[in-house]
Amino acid sequence: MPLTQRRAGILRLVVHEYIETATPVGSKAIREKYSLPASPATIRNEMKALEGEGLLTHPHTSAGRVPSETGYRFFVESLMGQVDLAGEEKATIRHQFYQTAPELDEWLDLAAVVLARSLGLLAIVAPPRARELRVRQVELIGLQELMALLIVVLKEARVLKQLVTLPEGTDASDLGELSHRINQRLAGKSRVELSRTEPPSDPLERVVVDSVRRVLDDEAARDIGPRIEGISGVLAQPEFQANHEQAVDLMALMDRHVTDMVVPSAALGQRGVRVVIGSENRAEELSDCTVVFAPYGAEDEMTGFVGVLGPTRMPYERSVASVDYLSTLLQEMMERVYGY
Amino acid sequence: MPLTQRRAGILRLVVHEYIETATPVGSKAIREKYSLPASPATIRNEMKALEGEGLLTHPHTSAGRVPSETGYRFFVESLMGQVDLAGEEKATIRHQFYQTAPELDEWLDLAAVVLARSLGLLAIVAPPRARELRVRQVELIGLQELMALLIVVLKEARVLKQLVTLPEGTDASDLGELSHRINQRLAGKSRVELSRTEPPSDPLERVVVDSVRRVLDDEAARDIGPRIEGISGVLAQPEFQANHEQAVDLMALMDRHVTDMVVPSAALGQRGVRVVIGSENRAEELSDCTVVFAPYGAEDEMTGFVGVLGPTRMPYERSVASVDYLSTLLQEMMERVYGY
DNA sequence: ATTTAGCACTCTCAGGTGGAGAGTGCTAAC
DNA sequence: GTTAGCACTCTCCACCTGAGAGTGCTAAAT
Repeated sequence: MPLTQRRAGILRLVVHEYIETATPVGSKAIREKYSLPASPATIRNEMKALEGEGLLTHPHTSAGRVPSETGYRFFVESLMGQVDLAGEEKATIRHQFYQTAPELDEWLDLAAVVLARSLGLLAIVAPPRARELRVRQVELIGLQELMALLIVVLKEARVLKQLVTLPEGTDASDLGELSHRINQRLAGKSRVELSRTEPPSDPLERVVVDSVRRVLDDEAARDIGPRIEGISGVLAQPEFQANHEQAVDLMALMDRHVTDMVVPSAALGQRGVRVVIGSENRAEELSDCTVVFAPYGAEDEMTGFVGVLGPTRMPYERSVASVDYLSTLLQEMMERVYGY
Repeated sequence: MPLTQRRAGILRLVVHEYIETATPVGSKAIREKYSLPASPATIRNEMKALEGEGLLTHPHTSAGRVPSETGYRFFVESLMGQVDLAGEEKATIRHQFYQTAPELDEWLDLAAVVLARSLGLLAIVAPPRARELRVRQVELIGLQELMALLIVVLKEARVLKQLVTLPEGTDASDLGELSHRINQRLAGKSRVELSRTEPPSDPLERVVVDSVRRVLDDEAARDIGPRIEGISGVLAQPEFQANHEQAVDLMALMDRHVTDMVVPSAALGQRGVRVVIGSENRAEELSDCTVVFAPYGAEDEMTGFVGVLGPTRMPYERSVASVDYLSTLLQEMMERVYGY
């Protein structure tokens, strides 16, 4: 049975109020603050009904109401207002992006900082992760006698590098020519293809090709840590002040670098903002937290995400709006510059 | 006046005991635990004398003694035992280093993780920062019609990259040749020299040279964030559990990315481990914390540091030993591979 | 002259008590 | 269906109290 208009309105007010004040909200307080056309008793009745529906909870007999997880969920799904940043705010953010060097790394940093600052929550920005790595160009640069720097430029516009120890007797002046030969052989190949081709007969070439293969494997296996920003912000949230242990647990989760427990990569398939509330989270440490995130990047090929994490009592509207805007902005920047 | 043997011994025990238990240490406890050949009363007298010297403090009339900042300082300076990791532990750590890809970035991550894990403190590992940047080689790689990826390999074995928009009418097949010309012109030049040479007449070359200059400037200006690991560890320390606000302040300091307030770059001039205790710290937020750090890298040319941060009540011996070992290890790895 | 035993004293900490205040649930009247 | 009234419940804070730990001092012992 759908909620009556009034009941839904009251739920919305309770959520709003609780998000703002972090204290259970009572019938009287809500009535006066929003000058509702009903007596406290009526509001109490409605609240009781909402509690019956499982949308509100009662910390104890004589406290105000607090939204339950289902309450938040309902709020996010049906009650939340238009989620969109003010045009002015958008402009400011965009401006900041255009002022940085046109580098993905810089954008990610900036996105994390912007989110953390404007929301006071923990911001998590994961770099796009390519499903497949394809070699665009290979370059060898002599460093010392038998040591060279191998540079592999990927089609995805990333640059990998690795030190290579060359076999005895290699002439450093050959490196340019060697690079050329290797390029002929590898350009355009993907990691998978590379692992299937048979090694070249020339021992020197073989060393280099092996290195290229290894650098690609390393890159594929590497767990590229997300940017994390705004730790002090979350820790200052009242729920973590009251419960230090929970704060420690949360940080321990971050220290473990298990991004997938926070934002499962499986969830990045579909576009748009997702909200994961409390015990919907995979990690037990997050059972009192909410994560809001959105993927960006080329679909299925090169996706990262931007997200925020905070207590379940978080500013849902602003969070969703900010995450939404930053994900589309990152997307746009990438398209503009890398041409995805 | 120098301390008597016995007095110094008692100070050492108090420091040890307090570091271990985090509770003020009393005369009786210390006597029994270490079976001292003196009665509690005597120990009390000695403690009182130590308090007179300013080496111990009294939280309140009827609590045990706690080392003062000067007490810790004295301990570090004169009382601390041989600081050296066990051979076995060293071997384990070294082994881990040899197992990673031979990449500076990987080593830094590993160093931070090792420190944080083994000490339960906040680990801070800053990448080496070159005083001057010298171009070794420049490479242009066409990405799209008028967009190329500029790769600048530094003599310091770092690789910088930047996207360059080429002027209308550039032929992509020229890029190789263009790279060659640019190389002739720039190879071996430092950032400062570069800014003094006059721009080439050819407009295309000029675009690229300008980009190289900009990428070097960006790199010089960029403050390369240090690795920070072990947040949950510090937060779990009793002093931060009791005082959540201090924890928030500390994290706010970290969020502000002001490495210089924690480890002043001026202090990296001299080799060896440094210990900065409590209010000796530059940042007010650290007035109850101690920072232990050591520089590594080529002197005066390419120095970074590895350090740990925790409450003033921290395991000084182990901290100094670990920081010492990891700094020399990083140094060694860099020398081996980059040939500094 | 140093060390020690004894003892009174001080201070914290944990647990318990008692309003004050906020908010509810119920009932009965509107 | 709504509201006023009221008893009831629960938290929070301030205060107290006793136990425990540790000191400082004094006077005796070495």
